[in-house]
Amino acid sequence: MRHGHKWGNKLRGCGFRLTIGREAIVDILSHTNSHMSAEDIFFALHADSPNIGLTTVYRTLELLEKNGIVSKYEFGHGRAKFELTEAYGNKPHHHHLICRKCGTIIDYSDFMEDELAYLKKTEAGLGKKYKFTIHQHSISFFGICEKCGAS
Amino acid sequence: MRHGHKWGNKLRGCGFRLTIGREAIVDILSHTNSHMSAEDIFFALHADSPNIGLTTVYRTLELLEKNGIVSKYEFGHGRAKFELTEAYGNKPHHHHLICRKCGTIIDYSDFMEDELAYLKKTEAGLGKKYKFTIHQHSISFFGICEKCGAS
DNA sequence: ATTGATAATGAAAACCATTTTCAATAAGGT
DNA sequence: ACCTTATTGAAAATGGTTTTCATTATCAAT
Ligand SMILES: [Mn+2]
Ligand SMILES: [Mn+2]
Ligand SMILES: [Zn+2]
Ligand SMILES: [Zn+2]
Repeated sequence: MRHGHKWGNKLRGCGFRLTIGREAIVDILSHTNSHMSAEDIFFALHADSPNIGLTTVYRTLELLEKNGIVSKYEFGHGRAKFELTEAYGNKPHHHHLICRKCGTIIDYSDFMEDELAYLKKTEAGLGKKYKFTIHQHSISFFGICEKCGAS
Repeated sequence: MRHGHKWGNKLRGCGFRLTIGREAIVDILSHTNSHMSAEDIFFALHADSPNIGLTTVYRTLELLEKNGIVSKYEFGHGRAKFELTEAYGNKPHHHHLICRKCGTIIDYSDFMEDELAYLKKTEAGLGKKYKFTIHQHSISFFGICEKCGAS
């Protein structure tokens, strides 16, 4: 449907327009469970919307990120990866395991209770000591995935 | 001194040669307490070693990283930053607070006991559940530093 | 010390993800 | 439908990093 999307309302509320391209891009993101690069999205888009340029994909992702609709990750394999945020997608709060060999990214939501306890204490302490206003945290583990074999 | 460096022995042991450039670069890194980009190092180098090219800086940093002598960080401000690792530098295990406005990076080593406890449990659990061999972790907090003012 | 195999280097060019430019187009309030 | 202006696509520019390649330096063997 053209109206009624939470993300659409958010953009509208900020004075941005709801365009075909933006809808198509959010649609791609909300129907995948992988982390896509701008180019990934551009190609996925080409099947149904061959007229949307890569430039628009980049611009849209930037807009969506600035409005808290997508998260941008730079895991170090050259290109940035994107996924809908918890608030606008369906994936719960999670972090990542990144394979150094094949680049596979595994989402995990385990031990979140422990994380919460640890973060709550740490963020409070750091914020106070360094007079730093923490907006978000990033926790990632790097190593070798099952398929690539341990070593 | 030309010989006797731990990092030099490490490289030697792996069949690499000890060159003027590599020494100068490690020297820069071991005499700073900030996180330097390849270009930062290149310019810092130019005072005493104006004949070392930026290409060599990049190549050396890659070599040092692959041998566990420096850590490479991509905090998302365009250029990668480097610092000596705990094993080869003098900075203890730490993580970072990154200001979204000015890019300032604050090292912190607080609450490491809590972190250790949290990580030990989490890494063990994740490794087992996802058959993933964890080599390293990354924990970072993003927000606004004192100078840039909270908002 | 000299030699020789080859690892390392600098300069310039290539690379490549992302950004900028700019004229054309489309969104949406009227 | 109309008008204002946000948005778009294509092409060019950007900028950090990598590659190429001919020259130089390291270091083990002599
Ligand atoms: Mn994810
Ligand atoms: Mn640091
Ligand atoms: Zn893998
Ligand atoms: Zn700041």
